[in-house]
Amino acid sequence: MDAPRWLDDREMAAWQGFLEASNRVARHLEAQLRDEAGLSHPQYEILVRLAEAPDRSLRMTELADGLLTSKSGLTYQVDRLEKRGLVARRSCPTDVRGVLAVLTDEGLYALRDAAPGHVAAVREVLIDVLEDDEIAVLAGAFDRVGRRLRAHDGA
Amino acid sequence: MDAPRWLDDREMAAWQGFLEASNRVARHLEAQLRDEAGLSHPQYEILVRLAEAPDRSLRMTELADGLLTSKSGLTYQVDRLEKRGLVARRSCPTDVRGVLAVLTDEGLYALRDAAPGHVAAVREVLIDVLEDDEIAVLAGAFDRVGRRLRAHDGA
DNA sequence: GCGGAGTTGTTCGAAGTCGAACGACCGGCG
DNA sequence: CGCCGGTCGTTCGACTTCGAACAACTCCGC
Repeated sequence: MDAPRWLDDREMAAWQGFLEASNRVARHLEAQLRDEAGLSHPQYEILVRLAEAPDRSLRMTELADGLLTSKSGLTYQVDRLEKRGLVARRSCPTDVRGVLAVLTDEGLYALRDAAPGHVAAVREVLIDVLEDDEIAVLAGAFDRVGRRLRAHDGA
Repeated sequence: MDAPRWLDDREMAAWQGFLEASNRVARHLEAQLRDEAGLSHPQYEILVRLAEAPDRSLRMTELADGLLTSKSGLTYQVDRLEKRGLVARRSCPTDVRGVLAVLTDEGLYALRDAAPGHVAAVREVLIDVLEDDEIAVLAGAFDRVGRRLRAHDGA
């Protein structure tokens, strides 16, 4: 092991800030969604992806890929949503193994109810706290970070 | 509810990038620490805080405050670390209720073993992916975001 | 000194996440 | 056609996290 290149003060501040901010933002939005809409953040994202998809439906695997969660985790969350009637499962016409998750009308209404409050919260804790040029820098930097990790780890 | 101010393209890119990056970075580092040092990220942070503390020891509550985890979560992780001999519990001399978590010599060695690989991983996935000016912007912005949420939510 | 409000750390149950194992199925190649 | 590696979604068990409840204790005002 070579002599490790420790983080200098500015690097440490960026790293610690990133850690704390991502933790706190995630917790805050989780709480906001639960309180105002009765949804967890993974559940909200499932509804969003389905609403954007053709026929408001997606294969389970497609959903899991975009969603940064494991297949088993997705099964669990879709179970929850199905029991509440926000999502339905239909068998895939072109592949007997496949399962299509479909957004129901109720699911769409639930999403329409939840979205404004969620967006407002995202603005409140992140977007509206940043200047325009900071947003631009952040978007560019995170795109690079995400791309790098996507290539390195998978998917 | 007023008409919601949706996110424009740049804001959306920043938000999505932030979400994906924070998820992926957290997962990657979790995996790295487990594979190379047999530690979870919360456990690593506990060791770091104790190593920096006077007498290598802290009250449970102090530890929980700095650590952004609940008290019960801390109890759980300290149990794990204690069973592996990296941390010991001593009763607090000034408060019978209190418990001091103390970093053992073995804990210190484990931390010294783990730190270089961890820092290298942090550089690889975040710090070294960013330009100097990006690091500066990031540190400033996240400091503001963290401060805001600390004031709003608590602690 | 004393009583009550607040703290301290643990325990408990509920919830969520993951990976591995699984049965069922697809699809290409012989 | 028939087989066999790979894929699909679920199930299972282990792990982690959280908040609420709890007993023990401190500390402040009287």
